[in-house]
Amino acid sequence: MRIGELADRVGVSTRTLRHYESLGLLPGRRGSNGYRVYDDADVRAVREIRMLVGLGFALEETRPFVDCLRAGHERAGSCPDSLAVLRRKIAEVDESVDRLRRVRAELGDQLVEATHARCEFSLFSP
Amino acid sequence: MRIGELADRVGVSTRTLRHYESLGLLPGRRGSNGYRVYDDADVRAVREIRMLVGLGFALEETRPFVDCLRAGHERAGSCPDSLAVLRRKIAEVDESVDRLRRVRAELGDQLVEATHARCEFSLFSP
DNA sequence: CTAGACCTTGACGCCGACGTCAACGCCAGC
DNA sequence: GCTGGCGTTGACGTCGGCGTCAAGGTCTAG
Repeated sequence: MRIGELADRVGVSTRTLRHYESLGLLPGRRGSNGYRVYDDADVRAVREIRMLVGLGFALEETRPFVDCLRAGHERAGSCPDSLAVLRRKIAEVDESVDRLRRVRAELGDQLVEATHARCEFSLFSP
Repeated sequence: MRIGELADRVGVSTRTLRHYESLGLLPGRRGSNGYRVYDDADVRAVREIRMLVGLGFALEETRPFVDCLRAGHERAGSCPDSLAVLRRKIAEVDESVDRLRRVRAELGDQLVEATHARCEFSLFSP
């Protein structure tokens, strides 16, 4: 299949696919006319990338997963490098959640204080 | 005071302060020599900005708070526009936390599945 | 008088993940 | 043969929040 069909099948732009190729995430196979040629393995690779990106992975972080697939493994996350990235990402997400919860608490306090300020203001300056 | 002293007092670079001025967050008052001149109100404004940025606000989102201070209010969050941004930000953070918790769960599943895949692999291909 | 520590404006660089445009090649159907 | 719809490369634009020069002006201490 050519680039337009792959793009349609996974729901991304052709520009995106060319970008992935420029990063080495997709192969640069060409037909006799110079057009890029893709197969079902590439569809899987791009779906894997999009899934991971949707979970907050940077493109570079998806590389071990793509490589794992390309090495013939059934599951992209089953290779050591993928597992390492996966664990690191989980730790990052845990940290982000903790931080955001603290931020949330802080913002809640700010809102309460600001609201109090407005009440007092309205009491003394009606 | 001049820009260097303000920068030192709040712990940011002079470039940052000029950037804030270019956004209209800081005034462009000048002395007779063309140097920027700041006072204690500006120190407060920049501290407010940095606090909010530290909580995840974009610079544009700090504008209502800065304006509120400049309007003479004691608390930067006590003006209607500030309160609106504050509430919106709280909603955003709540959404982010929810989303990240789902992502966290999804990543945990992925890790479990990938680990299983490795175990089976090691069982059948020692 | 001069060094050097401050200040000024202007402009380009960076990061990530592409969007968008230009200018062209290839191929099918009419 | 010509139009239209695919494909190609190259390169610049976007967004945010500044960093980092470069080329100068200003002020103060020695």
